[in-house]
Amino acid sequence: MFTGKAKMVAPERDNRGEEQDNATGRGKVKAAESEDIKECPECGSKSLVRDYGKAEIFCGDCGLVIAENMVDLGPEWRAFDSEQMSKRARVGAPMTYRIHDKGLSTLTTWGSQGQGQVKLKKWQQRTHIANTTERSFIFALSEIERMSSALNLPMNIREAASMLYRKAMKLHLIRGRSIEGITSAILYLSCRQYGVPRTLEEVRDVSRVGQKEISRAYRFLLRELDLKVIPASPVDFVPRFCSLLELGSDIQSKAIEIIKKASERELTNGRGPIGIAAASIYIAAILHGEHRTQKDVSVVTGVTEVTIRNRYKELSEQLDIDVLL
DNA sequence: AAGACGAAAGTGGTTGA
DNA sequence: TCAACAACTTTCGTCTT
Repeated sequence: MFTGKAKMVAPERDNRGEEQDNATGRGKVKAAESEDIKECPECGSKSLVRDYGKAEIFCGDCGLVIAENMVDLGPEWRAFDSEQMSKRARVGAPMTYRIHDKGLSTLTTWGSQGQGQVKLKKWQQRTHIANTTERSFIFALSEIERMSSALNLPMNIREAASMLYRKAMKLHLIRGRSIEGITSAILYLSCRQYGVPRTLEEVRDVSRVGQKEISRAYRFLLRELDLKVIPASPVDFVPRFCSLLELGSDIQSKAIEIIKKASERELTNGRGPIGIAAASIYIAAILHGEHRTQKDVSVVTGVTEVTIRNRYKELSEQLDIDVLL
């Protein structure tokens, strides 16, 4: 159900394990003084969000935490960084994996011959498993990295995603499932936790599996990890959609204002947040004389023109907004 | 001709027996 | 497990600019 809660800006730290808390990008905090920051160093967006309650500033486009008033935990966090992780992994990975594959093939031919080989074979299988999981872990991290950069995600989200994957692996949630599905789901999940949600379609576009599998993996993870993700607010989508439509910050504010009014009047209940965001942006753009067609908005947001129409009809009527051209 | 409109049938996920 | 259900999509014919 979409209950359209207004405020969902910051990551839910409670839901992540302690290890992940280590990875929220504290080492990545870029600027010292917060007030003079005008744009995101990662993606150049000007839609910065200042959350004074949590004393942090982050990018409304990509979610990069630019500054926050928290204690720096020091440089050791880097040891858990994904980049480091794969570098360290080389200790066991590429070398063993080549030797190993050879070893296995020779052994299989022997294995069918006698009992004497059984123990050896078992041992070999065990290391095979160890190496396989390690290998797939490395692959998963590289996939997270690949998709993240395609989606322009900041380091803090990438790290959170890597941590989540590690956690899922410890709990043996990966075995028997496709790595691609799980990693895609984890990315989708991490973006939502950080209040900068990507749509399922956007994740699917950079993933190698279909939408159906991603959402299945997503639901599976939510259940197994007992995570509660607050339903995305339409507001979370506004900065990114607006910048994709090349609409300025005045229109962003207007769209957000419309969304706030709508949710006060409970017009958002049971409706998809993306559709609400799309319609609000559509209306806000017209009100500011910067018309975008329903098609334009539809392409960027991934909701159909029909849905945009329906939402925009409801909103403009119920909120008494005159949308005259 | 492009954009907007809305009816009607189809889809996939959720819910409750 | 299955059927009912709501939101959303697809498709398509029509109206408006």
